[in-house]
Amino acid sequence: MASDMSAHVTIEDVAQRAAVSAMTVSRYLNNTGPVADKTAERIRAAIIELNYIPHQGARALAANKTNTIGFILPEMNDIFFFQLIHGIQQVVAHNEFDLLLYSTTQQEELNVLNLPLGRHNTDGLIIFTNSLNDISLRRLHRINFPLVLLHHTPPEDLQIPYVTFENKKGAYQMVEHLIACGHQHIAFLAGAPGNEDSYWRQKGYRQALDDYQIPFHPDLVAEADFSEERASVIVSRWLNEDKTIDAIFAADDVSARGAIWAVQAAGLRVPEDIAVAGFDDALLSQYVDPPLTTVRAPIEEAGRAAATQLIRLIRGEPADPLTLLPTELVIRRSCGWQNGRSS
Amino acid sequence: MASDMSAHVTIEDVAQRAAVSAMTVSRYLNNTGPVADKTAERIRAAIIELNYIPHQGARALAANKTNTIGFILPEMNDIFFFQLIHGIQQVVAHNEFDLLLYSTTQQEELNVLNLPLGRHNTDGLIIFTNSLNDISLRRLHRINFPLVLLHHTPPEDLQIPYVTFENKKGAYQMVEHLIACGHQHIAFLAGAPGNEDSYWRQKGYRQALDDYQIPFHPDLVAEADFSEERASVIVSRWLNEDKTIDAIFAADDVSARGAIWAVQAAGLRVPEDIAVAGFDDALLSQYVDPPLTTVRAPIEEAGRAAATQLIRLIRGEPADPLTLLPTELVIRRSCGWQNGRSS
DNA sequence: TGCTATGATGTTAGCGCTAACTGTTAGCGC
DNA sequence: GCGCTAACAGTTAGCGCTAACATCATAGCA
Repeated sequence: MASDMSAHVTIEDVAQRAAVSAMTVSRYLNNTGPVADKTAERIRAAIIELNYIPHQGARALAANKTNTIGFILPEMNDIFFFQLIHGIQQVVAHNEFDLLLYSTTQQEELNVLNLPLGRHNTDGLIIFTNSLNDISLRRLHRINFPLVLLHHTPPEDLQIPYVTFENKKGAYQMVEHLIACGHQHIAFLAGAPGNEDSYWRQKGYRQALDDYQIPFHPDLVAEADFSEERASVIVSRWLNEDKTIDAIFAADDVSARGAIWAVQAAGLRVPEDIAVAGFDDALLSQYVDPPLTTVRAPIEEAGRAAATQLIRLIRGEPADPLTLLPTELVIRRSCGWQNGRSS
Repeated sequence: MASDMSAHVTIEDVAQRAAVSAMTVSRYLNNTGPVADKTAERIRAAIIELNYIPHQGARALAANKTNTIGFILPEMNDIFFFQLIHGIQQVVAHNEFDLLLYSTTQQEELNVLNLPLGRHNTDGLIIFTNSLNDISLRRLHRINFPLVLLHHTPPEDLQIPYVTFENKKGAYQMVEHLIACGHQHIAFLAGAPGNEDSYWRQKGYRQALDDYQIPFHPDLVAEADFSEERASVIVSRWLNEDKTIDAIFAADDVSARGAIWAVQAAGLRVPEDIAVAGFDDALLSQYVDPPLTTVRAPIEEAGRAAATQLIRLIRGEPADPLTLLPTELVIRRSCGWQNGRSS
């Protein structure tokens, strides 16, 4: 259709121009053998003059590696994933890898059979939580394919590095803080049953109650499923039932927002009547009214960590079986903190 | 290190198992020639049994196409890009392409020479605004490489499809609305000089003023550069100078937020004393206080449109030179709208 | 009966690159 | 000088796949 000249500059063209063999150019490019300074200089010049870019496909074929890593995630419906991708991308680019994304647009369960990412086009995979089923995971692991899990503990018998937050500790600290604010009747809004993050956050909540000898009331725990709406429904119900509650700790910021709405809708004030705290420090959380006290989870850092571990794995270097990223208490207004006293 | 058997299932293995030649398998896979039903059935079975996945690199090499498209963007420092990627990903996956991301992590100017995306590993490129310089653009265009621009008008002499919003119309409607609210002294906070979005939004602003015969005051226009801080500095200055302003139209939501802060910091009320409106309907905008009246730009849709056009181009089908996506007025509280009257 | 059109398959070659090997030369100690 | 090593460069083969051509039935038709 149009002139495609200059399109296909190959290593052979570069070699001719630099008056060497293709192999020497390859050696220069991949730093895979000695090349004399003078020769290297000629090659460098030829590459620039011809505007040569190596063909990744051919490289992948010949060297049996792709210099690409894949990231499998569920539908990208939350900024969370964006921050994750951002982190991954930083490390990936820095190590001169490419990043291939795969998100399950539908509800379709991904398995290795229809998985478009694998040894054929990536050197390794970062897998988010439940985006890949167990069987597929095992199959990939069995063929020794580099894998890193994000927010997902691997099956006990598989040694797959994983990256997650200090959920339990973060939750513990938050509840500790709520107690320090003077709150005693602290409710907990959990995530979905299978969600690991929520599981550990709840553990932290329980532990803190125990350590401070505050009785645990099972009816002050409910599944809000990380949903604004479900959270507000639950909290409204609690308030209707006249439960004694002076603080609500939500397992994530979204449900915390739902809780705030429900409290305010009932004509009560946050934090004066009921304090609310969340988890994640989502982007919106500082803008809600009142600004949300929460636990900051270093999402971008998680992406970076996962990519770092994966690249180590790909290079045959040892990787950390578990990367536990520290969280940080972010005190804003919604918890009622005022110089050591609850308002 | 581990058993890599089952790792390298090739088309040849499938062919043997199905008792046909590799070529027939290839034909079956790519639908590139007739295959008898019985044979197809055997091949299908063999593929499943062996868990065969085609090697993209080899495909790319042999067929001279990669089934991958690239997206070049500046540093991913805004949710905006996330929404864009989300949209692109949808279309890409639906058409069985892969998506390769490249973001300039540093301030480095990207050009074709150090561009890691090109004919060697993508079939086409979506290029965001100024992430690639003119020379590189021309070079790629010259070799007839499929390109689509996002939020960037191509140089006049190049026929490159581009996708953008109805910026002028959206801005026009917003100013029209502010006028309907009863505002007459409407200031405008522009973006950076080179920014096309801002340019057209300002055009719309001017046009609306003209059409409604409201005098234009050049001193009510300033460059806030899509920055919260710059916007608030500018607005504070205006207020100090006792300018007559009853509404501020910001070229984006971020600077609108800066404007709100500045107005409130001066002890004035939004919208009672000064109305504020933005552009984009960023995710945060409904949560600011007061909720921001703005123009919604269909970002995800822009991603989808760009990907759609690019894939058409790759397939040799005709693409639309320009895709102009409609915007939508989002009326919230910050503009002071109350049943046709300003509050 | 012969001849073409068509459907279904196989064969050959090569995409661009690198692993693994094979030289060739220069430098070194003895 | 000899043998040895290390630095440097080239040759060969093949990664897994598909384009292009070749083959061979069988059906259709004059």
